[in-house]
Amino acid sequence: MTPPLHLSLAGQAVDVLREQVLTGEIPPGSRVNEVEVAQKLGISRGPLREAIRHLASEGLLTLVPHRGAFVPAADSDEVKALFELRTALECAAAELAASRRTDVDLVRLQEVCAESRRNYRAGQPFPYRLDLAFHQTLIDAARSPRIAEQVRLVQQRVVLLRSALEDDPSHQHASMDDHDELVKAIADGDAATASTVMRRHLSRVCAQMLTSLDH
Amino acid sequence: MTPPLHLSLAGQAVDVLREQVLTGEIPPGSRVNEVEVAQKLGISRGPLREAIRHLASEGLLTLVPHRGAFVPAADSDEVKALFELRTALECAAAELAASRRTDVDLVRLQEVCAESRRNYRAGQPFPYRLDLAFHQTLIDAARSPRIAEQVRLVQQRVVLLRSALEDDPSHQHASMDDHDELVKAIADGDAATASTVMRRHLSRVCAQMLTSLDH
DNA sequence: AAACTGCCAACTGTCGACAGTTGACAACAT
DNA sequence: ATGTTGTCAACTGTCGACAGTTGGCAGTTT
Repeated sequence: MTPPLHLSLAGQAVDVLREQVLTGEIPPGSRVNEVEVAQKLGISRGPLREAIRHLASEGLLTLVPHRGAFVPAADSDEVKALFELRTALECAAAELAASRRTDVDLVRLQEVCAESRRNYRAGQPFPYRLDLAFHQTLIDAARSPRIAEQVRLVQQRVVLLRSALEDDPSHQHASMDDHDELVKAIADGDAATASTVMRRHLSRVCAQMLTSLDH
Repeated sequence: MTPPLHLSLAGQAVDVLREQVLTGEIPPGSRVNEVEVAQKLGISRGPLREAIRHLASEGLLTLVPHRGAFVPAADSDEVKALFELRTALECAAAELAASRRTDVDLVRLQEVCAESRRNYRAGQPFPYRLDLAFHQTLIDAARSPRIAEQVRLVQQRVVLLRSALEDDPSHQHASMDDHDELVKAIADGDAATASTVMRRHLSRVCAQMLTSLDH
């Protein structure tokens, strides 16, 4: 389960920085000072620059010439644009999953849903971890490597914007229902329904992010 | 009309290298020697490495640890996977374009189609340039910046794989018909039809690339 | 001849230092 | 007080050099 174990310093720096950006340890809007971070990581500026450029290409940092790298702040228009991309990708993935899923894919999806229910009934909040796991399992079932790759990147960016997201119980419940419905459509091999449900699901999630963004 | 005019050497190197990779000046399968290319461009290895990493993130180069950067060779599975991604993105773009297009978007699309016809009647082959222009205009009409961004990257990768693509006249004609049909659906605001036509269009293009890949 | 071993050249990964640019602050003029 | 200009520190962009790794080749062994 250990993430690939990069040998190069640049690769390690990518992992560390990505973690720090996603967890908010480096807060949105803040600048990344090359010399400072390089010293903190115990490496030189060369590999660090490559790491920064890499994260920028993933959308986790924005580069400003002669100014440095910044963690992009959440923005209403950005959320909408990002969810349009996510919808395009995940709806396609849902369709493909409906026609390509194996039986073990199906079991995995049902297992994630079941664990979510268990967790919810135990009174604990629906952890984002399980939501991510569900979507991950679904795109794996779609068996389209390039689409999967892009979905992962987009979901990462969504996590980045998720900082200011309160956990609304009713929304959690709705999400779990959506997931169940999706699994059913995929089990039936009903691509059209899978796509429709996914679109509705993401539309709801997007709306919730937008409202919780307005405080 | 000058492309952004990068000030940094790394930015310039990206433009030059991208050009050389896409035109096949650096042929698929070949290695990119850092010191050699750096000298040829008159820059140091630092900026060049950043340029190489950038192109790798665009999928135009593949990185092998301690071995260097290679231009990826065309592969049947890769073509299929890439077109699944492209279909997901461009179908979504077609739907959005159908509901968001302005009148000037429509005029631009019709203009590109008309120029294609003119060119075709003049006996000249349907230039890929016009095909690209059509799809570019369409995604601009969709007004979804993040989707547009990804479509551009995917199309670039398609161009890279296009090296061994013979120009089949019947295919050219079919493509132009598809384009006309797409514009009509977008003009009518018919998102469903636009998506369907786009899917059929890309499916045909993909099939043609696959057959011309088998020699 | 085939397989193994040890060496070597070429190249990537990394570092520390220099040069050029930017934004901010202070001094000055109005 | 307000706007302008000059100066400066901090930081990014770039370079040349060193270290570690890789693949191949020659020499050796069976």
